[in-house]
Amino acid sequence: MVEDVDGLFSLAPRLAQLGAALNSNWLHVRATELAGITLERPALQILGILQASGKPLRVGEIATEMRVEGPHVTRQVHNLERKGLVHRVVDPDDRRARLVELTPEGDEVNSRYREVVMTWLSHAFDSWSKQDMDDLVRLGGRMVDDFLVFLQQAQDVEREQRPGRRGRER
Amino acid sequence: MVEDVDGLFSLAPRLAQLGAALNSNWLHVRATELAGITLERPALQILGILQASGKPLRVGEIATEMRVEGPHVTRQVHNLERKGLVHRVVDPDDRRARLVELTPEGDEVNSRYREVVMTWLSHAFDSWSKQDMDDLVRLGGRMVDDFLVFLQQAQDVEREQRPGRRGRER
DNA sequence: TATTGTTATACTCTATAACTATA
DNA sequence: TATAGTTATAGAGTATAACAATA
Repeated sequence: MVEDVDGLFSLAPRLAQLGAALNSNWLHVRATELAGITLERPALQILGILQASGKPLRVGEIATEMRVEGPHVTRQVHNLERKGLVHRVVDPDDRRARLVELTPEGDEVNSRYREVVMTWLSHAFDSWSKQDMDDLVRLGGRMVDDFLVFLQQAQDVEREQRPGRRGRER
Repeated sequence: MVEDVDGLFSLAPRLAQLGAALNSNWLHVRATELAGITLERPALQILGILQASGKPLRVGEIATEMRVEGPHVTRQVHNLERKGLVHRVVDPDDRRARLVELTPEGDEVNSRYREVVMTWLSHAFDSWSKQDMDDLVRLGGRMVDDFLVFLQQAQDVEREQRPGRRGRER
């Protein structure tokens, strides 16, 4: 166990608060407005995941990344497809699977959104020195990694202990 | 603007990922299960806010803290009241307002939940040195503060620019 | 006349169950 | 017989509008 439990106890609720703020309605409404986009939050998240990965992804891969169940992704992808922001192709390696691919329009839309958010962030952290920002990026990145690894292991353990869910991601 | 824009660009999506994980269904289901609680996520969030504040709060104050609209809080508080975890009293200073107060049971329930989450966190950050954890707490805390201040200002600016919402928090 | 909170309603987000098509 | 995805349905999460009570 980590030594500095008190520090952790003080940081945790504030990170939760940050997480809530990052997922808040206001932020999404304002950012889409500024970027001239009409799109639900999870749809935009899917575009972001596809852009970050740099290659087409399976529906299941997107669901795992988002930590949601498959059907939710299916529905969002349908909306995105109707708007011409992604298209789906059958995976040549496994014809049960579908690969979801960004269209040029989808790529462009996500870049506009990203631009708005990044501009906000660079203003919010206006006063930070390069040193502090470097340290934050390093430690914050490690924190995210360690937490996500822990979570993954906890989920794997649960899956082993509870049969009857036959491998579906939870 | 901050100098180290690249660092920020790399950290931001990972923080969003962390935020999504912290708000994920799996985490909530598992934590409530372990704590022996049956309660929706926003309800638990309200208990946490009340416990952290250490005093009864108005419905409006809770809504602002959660960054949601008032009616949502009203509904959650009703559920909590039915379960005996909070009770509402008329604010003696302003009889329009209601103060929401933790009951001993509510306090106890939130402590159990908190215990589960904190145990997880201390395992997830097992390998961290005291120095690194101190730095993370310091820089991470400052990051949260700066971001929330920025957000608040942005919201205030918007409220000034858009009449017709007559002061209701947005 | 403005503000606090509530009620009613509707939209968004996400899960579970049942299914299909491959494997 | 198991896995990838889809369709259908339901529940959780949250917002907007209209209202009541108090200031």
